[in-house]
Amino acid sequence: MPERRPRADAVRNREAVLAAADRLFARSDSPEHVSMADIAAEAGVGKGTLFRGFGDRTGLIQALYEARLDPIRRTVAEGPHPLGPGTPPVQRAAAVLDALLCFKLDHRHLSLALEEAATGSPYGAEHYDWWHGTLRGVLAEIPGFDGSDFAAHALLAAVRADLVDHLAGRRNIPRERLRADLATYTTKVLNSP
Amino acid sequence: MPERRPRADAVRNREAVLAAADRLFARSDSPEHVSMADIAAEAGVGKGTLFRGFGDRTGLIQALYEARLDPIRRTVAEGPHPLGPGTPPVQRAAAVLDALLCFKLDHRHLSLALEEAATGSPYGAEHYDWWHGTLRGVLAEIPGFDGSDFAAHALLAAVRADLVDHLAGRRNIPRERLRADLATYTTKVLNSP
DNA sequence: GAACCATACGGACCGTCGGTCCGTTTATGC
DNA sequence: GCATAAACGGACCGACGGTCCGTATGGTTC
Repeated sequence: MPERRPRADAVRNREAVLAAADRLFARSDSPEHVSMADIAAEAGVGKGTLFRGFGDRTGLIQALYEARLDPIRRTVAEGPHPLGPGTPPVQRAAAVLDALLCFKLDHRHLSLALEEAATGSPYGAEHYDWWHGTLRGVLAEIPGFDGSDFAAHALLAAVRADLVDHLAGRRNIPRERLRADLATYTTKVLNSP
Repeated sequence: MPERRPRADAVRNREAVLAAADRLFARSDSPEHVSMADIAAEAGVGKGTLFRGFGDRTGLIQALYEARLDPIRRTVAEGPHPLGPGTPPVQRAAAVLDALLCFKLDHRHLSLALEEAATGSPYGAEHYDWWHGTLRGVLAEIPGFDGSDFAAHALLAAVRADLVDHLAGRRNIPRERLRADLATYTTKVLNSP
């Protein structure tokens, strides 16, 4: 099959929609108050265009999240020290969790939107499987570390968007304090007998 | 003020509604597919009664959750070994987390419904604060343990309903395996240098 | 640049849901 | 019994996610 390229206006609109959604989520205090109609209006586009381009609300949010997170994902997969492969596993696992925490702090609204949108839970979204698989692999390289599968889930749960939002947003814990707390915690998990 | 007792039919209906909701959540695969109208119909009651009695959907689910969880909460607060006070802190923290995991396994649908209902996140529901405060207190009793506040959040995140549901439900990990995995993990956290 | 067609557009429209409102019924105290 | 406050229940409302189809437009070919 010849794999026709999409029309120029379709590409333009797709970008406009993602940008509009990003803006609206950042502006509003709770992602559920941002309706699909709002996003369409902000992007200067009909509602039909949203649903044609992204399938449904979850699809749109996932696409946006994926686009923003992709750089970090790449860095972890093939980037330089300390995120990339080639870093000793204990240090790398800590670096990955720290990077994830920072991302969720920097994109709090978006991350929140994603976890709310993914039907019921973030689990089952393919990007979660990727993070879990990667982290589990790193943990498994630590000598004498057992239970890496569950530990990977549990460590990722420690940086879930709603928890981060609760601590940073509602309780006003400063960024560096959170990073330090997370580092202390991960150290406990990673350097256990 | 004379503090009039509620009418008998109101009490009866309240029970009927809670029982109906419990049944419906247990039956359906996803809590969001259980509507307030469904619950009212199942309880043989008008929709108005639901909202008068519980305020809104979140209130109803919280009331139900609270009712089911209360026994465990009591046991932790004032019960016998190993959940109650008087147990050495490392052992007690592990026991509390195990009890919470078991509860979420036994009431998977209900727990899922709660986390979905609480606007945005389970944080901010007063019962979460109670668990966090309690666990933090136990952790703080462990000699040389620092970062108990964040650690309490992180450990509770490891037994969140949607994670438990993902592992036990979608991935079919057996109950005892999960309990063992959690125990291994908590041991790492609690017995760190 | 004209004509053709696949592709994309957009907003009226639909079903459902949480939540409200108010006329009606009923339990309770005297 | 009777009066009355309390509770009932279901018609009703506004909002939302998602669909549908007549219309517009970018791309291609001559």
